[in-house]
Amino acid sequence: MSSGDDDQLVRFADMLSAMGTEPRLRIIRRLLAAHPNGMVVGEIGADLDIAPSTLSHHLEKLRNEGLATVRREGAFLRYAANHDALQELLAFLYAECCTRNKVVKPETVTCC
Amino acid sequence: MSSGDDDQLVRFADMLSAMGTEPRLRIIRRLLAAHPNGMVVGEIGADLDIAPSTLSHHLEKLRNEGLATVRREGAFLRYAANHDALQELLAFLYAECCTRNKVVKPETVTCC
DNA sequence: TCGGTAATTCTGCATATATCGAAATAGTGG
DNA sequence: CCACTATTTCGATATATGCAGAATTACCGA
Repeated sequence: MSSGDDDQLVRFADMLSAMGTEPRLRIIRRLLAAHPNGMVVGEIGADLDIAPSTLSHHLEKLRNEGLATVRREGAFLRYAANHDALQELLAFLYAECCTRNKVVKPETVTCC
Repeated sequence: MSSGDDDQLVRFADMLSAMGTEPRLRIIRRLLAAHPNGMVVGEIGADLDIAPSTLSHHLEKLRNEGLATVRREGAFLRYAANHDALQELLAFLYAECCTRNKVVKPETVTCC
């Protein structure tokens, strides 16, 4: 169980790292704003002015860390923010940050 | 104001990045568990088994991004998690993640 | 099947980060 | 002032990341 906790911690660290870059945080924010419809890659790129290959790498990272999901829509790929992953991450942060201080119970965090 | 928003976003990205590494997330978690007393550097290092110079770099990063504070205590340096910064970050994430979906109001986030 | 558009993968480069031993600095107690 | 401990800074290396032009693959409509 200790190693399970470790795995979780590493996973959350990876998620935080994936969000910890200006372009990617901007992408996530944009996807959240467009939720639940999501956005097509070209639309994101045009909106945030990111070169296609660069954008592709960023989206790949977000996908890999489970922060975004894709589905093909004909010639387009539509990306959406992943709900569940974000909720897990926020719940983790709240648990670590709040439960131990007994300020707010994580149960009140029913979000996303 | 748009550039102010940008600055904020960049700042949050930096904070997320600072947490987005296994050793540092572990450090933060440890500091939160020890809150509000904080911990002395050597104590953290012994606890998490991190080489002094490596640890020093990680702590510097956490300090720089405002996630941790230090104060000298004789020969020791005592680090503590920074409350306000973490709360700001969580509030930001909740705002982005929740307000736009109108699932939970960020006002309910009165944590840390 | 062909031409056009969408998106990714390949390639290369520049920069940033993680790591840690060794040396330097800050502080304490005798 | 000196020996001792705590922590940081220095130096060096390995690895990861960000970026973007060019080539490639995937899909659509005709």
